[in-house]
Amino acid sequence: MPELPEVETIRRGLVQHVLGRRIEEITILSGRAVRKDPDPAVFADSFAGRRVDEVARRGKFLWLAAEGTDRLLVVHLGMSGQLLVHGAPPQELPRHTAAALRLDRGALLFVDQRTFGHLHVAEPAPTPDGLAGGAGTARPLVPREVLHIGRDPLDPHLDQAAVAARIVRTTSAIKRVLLDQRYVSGIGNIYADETLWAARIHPATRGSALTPARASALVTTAREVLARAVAAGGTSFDALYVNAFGESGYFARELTAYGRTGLPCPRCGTPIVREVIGGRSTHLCPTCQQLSLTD
DNA sequence: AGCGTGTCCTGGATGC
DNA sequence: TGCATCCAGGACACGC
Repeated sequence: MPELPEVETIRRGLVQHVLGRRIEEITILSGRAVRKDPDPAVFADSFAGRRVDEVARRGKFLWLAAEGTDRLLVVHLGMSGQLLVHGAPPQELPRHTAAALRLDRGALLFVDQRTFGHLHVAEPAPTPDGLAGGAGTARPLVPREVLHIGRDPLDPHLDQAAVAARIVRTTSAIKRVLLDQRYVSGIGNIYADETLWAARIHPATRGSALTPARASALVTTAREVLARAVAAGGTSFDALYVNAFGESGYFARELTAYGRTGLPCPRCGTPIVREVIGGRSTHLCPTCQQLSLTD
């Protein structure tokens, strides 16, 4: 499931093989993948014949900027989307290929088994703080549909004190807060569980039960977990997440809580338990992450 | 306004 | 064994 570390790993692959390339042709193979822009001509009119000059990301949203147009080609991978670079246009497209970009050298395929991902042609919107929009871009712009999500924990312009202040004002479970992209973006179910385990906070703890200092420390912990996962190339459980070159990431072996129901907590040995919190499968150590009466 | 739930989708896992 | 149902998850539309 692509979360920030997986999307960032893919972004870095695209910087190597798509940045500077000219988009010759865009072929849409799945109408659902472009449900926000159902007309394929919108893609062609905006990007065909143009050279990619930025590959940017905020949270789990990825976008390409191209010379000669303000419009941005947004990609969200949903839960099974892949962006795969090919040195040459492939003879046969992989199953579930939703879109194909033929480049002046090679090709970029958008493949998506569970079809939660999408491509979208977005208008740029200025960032409210006037600072760079995200990783991989120096421009103070983001796609309009990205405007409402927060900066992610790896973004140097994240206003961490403001995020902490906001966290302590909500009565929602902290697990839900971490998954809510409006606070900080980029965290999904895997890294929410990993972050809360690392911070020793029970996922059902209300935001309002934390002090601003503890909420801020939680964001710092998220940053550390995400950075380690980026360094490992992301988490691959199966073939659903691979980088732009089709390779797996190695963070699965470093997971401490997520998906480890019944296995010993790496810190204290207590078996990890699974609960449903905020409607999501949640993994935690019942010894290290206790819910106090005031939580 | 803020909070909580339901929905989209596919294929692997589980249950009878 | 085979069929049916369940479950996973990100983002957002709803409803209270």
